[in-house]
Amino acid sequence: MTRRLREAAAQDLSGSQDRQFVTSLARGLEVLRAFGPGEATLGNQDIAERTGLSKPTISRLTHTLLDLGYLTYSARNGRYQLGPGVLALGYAMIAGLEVRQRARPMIEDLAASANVTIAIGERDRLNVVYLDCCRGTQTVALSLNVGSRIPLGTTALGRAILAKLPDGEREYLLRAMRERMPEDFQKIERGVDRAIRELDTQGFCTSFGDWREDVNAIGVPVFSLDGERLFGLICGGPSFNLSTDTLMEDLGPRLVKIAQDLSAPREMAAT
Amino acid sequence: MTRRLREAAAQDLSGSQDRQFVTSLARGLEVLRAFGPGEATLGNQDIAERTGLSKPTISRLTHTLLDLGYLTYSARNGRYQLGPGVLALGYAMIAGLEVRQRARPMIEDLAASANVTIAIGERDRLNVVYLDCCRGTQTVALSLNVGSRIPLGTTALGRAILAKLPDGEREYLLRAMRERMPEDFQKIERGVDRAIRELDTQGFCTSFGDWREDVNAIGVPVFSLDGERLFGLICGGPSFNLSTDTLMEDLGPRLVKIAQDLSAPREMAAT
DNA sequence: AAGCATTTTTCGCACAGCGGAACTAAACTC
DNA sequence: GAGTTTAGTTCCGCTGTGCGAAAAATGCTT
Repeated sequence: MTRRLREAAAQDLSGSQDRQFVTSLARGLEVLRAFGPGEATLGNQDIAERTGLSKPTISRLTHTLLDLGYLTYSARNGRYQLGPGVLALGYAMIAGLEVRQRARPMIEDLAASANVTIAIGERDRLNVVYLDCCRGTQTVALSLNVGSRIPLGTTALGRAILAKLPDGEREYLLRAMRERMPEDFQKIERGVDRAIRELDTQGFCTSFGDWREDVNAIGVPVFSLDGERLFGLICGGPSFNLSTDTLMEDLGPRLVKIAQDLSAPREMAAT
Repeated sequence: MTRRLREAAAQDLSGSQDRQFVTSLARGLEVLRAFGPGEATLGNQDIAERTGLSKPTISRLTHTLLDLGYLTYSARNGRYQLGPGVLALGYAMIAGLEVRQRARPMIEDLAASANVTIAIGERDRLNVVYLDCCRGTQTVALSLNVGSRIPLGTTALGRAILAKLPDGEREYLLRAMRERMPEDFQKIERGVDRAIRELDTQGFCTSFGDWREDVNAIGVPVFSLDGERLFGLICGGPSFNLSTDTLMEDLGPRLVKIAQDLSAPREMAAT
């Protein structure tokens, strides 16, 4: 039973039967996670279905989360929504992220000067979460998508990250993707292999229409100052006004430059 | 032991010894909450101090949270940071918040036309969390403060919310504030009493320099469509360019109008 | 290199929390 | 408005999980 949840929950390397692992915490967070996009309100029943946990368990978890302000409840329809506590945590996360502050001016600059979208992301399980995002034209930065998730395997952002992950971790994640979306796996694996080569040869990787037909993007990896955290930085836009040529010739090198300025110095070439 | 945490954690009405309450979940979330503003990175030790939990417990909780992607770990200095999972949750929360979508155009409009700051917030324990925020001049909406917390007792946002809470809940919260910040309590209580009167007579409440010396703001309550969720909507700015007169005469009525348009119809006057 | 301080892991035990089943409440049907 | 379905809560015995004291490991200082 624990098995089931761990598989669903932990995409990371993890000794499967940790004595360290606090199951009820994981379950509670899984409940919060059930509130995905387009699933704004859920009843206990819905949550039970999505998480595979028994009704009494869900009942207790929602009770607890409600009590703590991470869920709100509407007696009208017996459904829960994510509460303000969750948002406060999200803010604390982003406010403490030094790379974001450092990157801000650079990405604003590039986004405006080239009229493209620039974004920074970090891996979360099999997705990438936007940490910051800057759009060229749309002066009203709706910033709606800070925190939103995109797939890891088909986007430039995800590929830049996957490519620079330790081999073991990448393989683990690819296996997980194969299990979960066997139909897309061919495409994903080829894309990642290509990304690795591209990063070696030209410093950035590409996703031209691989995520969405009409979106072109290039990505680069960025390492945190302590060298232990890996982010992706992308530059992209709709294909009708952002050609692959522009990306390859003009924006690619500029993005690589930014990534270098942001990243911790990785390794000095010996001697 | 449970007691201790409950007191610290649950500001809400809550039967003290619920069998429904899942302690380890609450503790785990308390760990995440320890990462406040200006506390971006914490070691197990720091967390133990802030939460009052024993070190082994923290160890297991951080292990679990790390595993699930809600924390990141730097082996370099043995410290944790909030991870991307947390941000993804925050986004899910805000994306599912219908009042925010409905409010957006109205607050943008007012913020721009009067060059003031407009914000929507919801209570979280003894704070108010910004759900959305629009600033007049600063075209670059840094949106940094969606998710940030401000005090409940001294701000216009907090007062608008407190004033419209059921009496029991308000009293509970005031008691909690008295315990936690006895020195400010006089000011808080007077402010809330005044807010209640102001809302009755003029439809909006005020905080002129009560939160920060040089900030003036007025606030109104907003009810969610199902009538079960209470938000605050404020209009404010630095006192040097936003006079109390402008707020009282011009912006007050406009804010009240917006709140009416946003709120669910509360009660029909009988007959 | 030894000593000190801090952090992590171990271990046995108590009890927290799990799930099946029964119970209650509410919504829908006709 | 009684019957049927569906959703949520309560009960309860059992299991396994998460707790804290103390040991072990790690890192830092002198």
